[in-house]
Amino acid sequence: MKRPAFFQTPESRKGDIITAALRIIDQRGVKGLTVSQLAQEVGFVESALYRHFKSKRDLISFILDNILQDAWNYLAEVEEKTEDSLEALRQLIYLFLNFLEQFPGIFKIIYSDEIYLGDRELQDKIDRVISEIISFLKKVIQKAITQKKLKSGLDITVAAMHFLGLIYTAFSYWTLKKRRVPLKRISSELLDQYLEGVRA
Amino acid sequence: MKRPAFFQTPESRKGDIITAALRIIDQRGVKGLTVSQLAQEVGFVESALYRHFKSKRDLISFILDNILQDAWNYLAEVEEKTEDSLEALRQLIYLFLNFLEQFPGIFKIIYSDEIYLGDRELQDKIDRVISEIISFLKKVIQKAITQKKLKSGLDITVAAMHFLGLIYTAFSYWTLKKRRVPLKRISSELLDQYLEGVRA
DNA sequence: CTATAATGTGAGTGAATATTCACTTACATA
DNA sequence: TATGTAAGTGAATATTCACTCACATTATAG
Repeated sequence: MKRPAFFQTPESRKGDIITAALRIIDQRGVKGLTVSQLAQEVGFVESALYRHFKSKRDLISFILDNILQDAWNYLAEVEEKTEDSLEALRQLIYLFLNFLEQFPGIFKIIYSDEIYLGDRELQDKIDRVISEIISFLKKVIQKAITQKKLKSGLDITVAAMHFLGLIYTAFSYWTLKKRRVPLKRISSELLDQYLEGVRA
Repeated sequence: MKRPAFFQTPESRKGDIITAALRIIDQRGVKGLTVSQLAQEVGFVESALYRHFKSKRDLISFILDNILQDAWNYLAEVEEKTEDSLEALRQLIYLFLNFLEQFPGIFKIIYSDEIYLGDRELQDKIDRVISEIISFLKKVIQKAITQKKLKSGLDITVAAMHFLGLIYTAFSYWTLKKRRVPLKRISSELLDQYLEGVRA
């Protein structure tokens, strides 16, 4: 898997800070990401953060922007490479879960009520990430129906939401099991159950 | 649907406060539940809260305790009344969603990282609610397998998680659609897809 | 009617938090 | 050598937040 865009220049200070921020969010939640904690994790003093980001909000916003960018690249890649649309769905779930396994903090940002309800602009960004993903999923599912791999009567929107829900479910289960079970195993079983339900 | 236990004495001040708290959490998230906001919503001054609850943490804890109690009652009721285990699953999803439609704040508490990661004891309570529900689901699914209504080779734990995930998925979709679509319609379609995948 | 308990008020405290600011240091480049 | 720049420092500031306390009001039971 390619590194997310903001990790492609790992020597940059911004990259360091974001890595630290995501680690903190992963471990202590969005609420745990305080400027003080962040400074401690990065290894500088609180005020130094503002050399790199205008505000804490700006930091989150920056991360979200890059996710959107990356998400798009990843998805395009899968679409391009995979002929079989059923296989594409399998690829997609692995792609998402690999990503989340590496950067669980991103997942927490997206699903965080604290961010979502706290800031209209960030809320819009998150909405855009989600709807980008959903409309992509719908496209894949539509294609699978056309190829007669999935049921013809399927409600495409619900099927897409259901699929996205699997990712959340796998992540929850993974968390519940203290991350001791490999995500791939969980998701594989889930996906089988899902596909059985929607297959033609 | 019966009222949750803590609403059965709606004349009590505690009931008023909890109603207000849940409304705030629903609208502004767990982060939005500040003592100041709560006081404003209830219609008294901040310090008055402490006549009724030892602390804000105590308020949350009280709510969780009552959910646990109620969850148990509801689940027992479904188990008792419903013979057909497949029908029980359908009843369960409606039960959960009705509950969430009425008290979305409760859902947000349970899924809130802020609470979950912030307080060990509350975390334990939430864990208990979740595992209570999951073990109940596993029991129902096991029974359905015995009755040969569900696949014999099914991974019961994954099937239970998947089912619980449907509730989250329905709730997310409902939120995404600004609550303009009835939850029941969404969940019905989801459940069909789910059942197709696990049915014998 | 009065004593008591329940409930509410207003003022205030301390801790946490994000942010600003003036100043420094290391290094690169003209 | 002079100057610009990226990064960091330490102190200060404003705000928010949960919580306390002494005092006031209201309701109710004897």
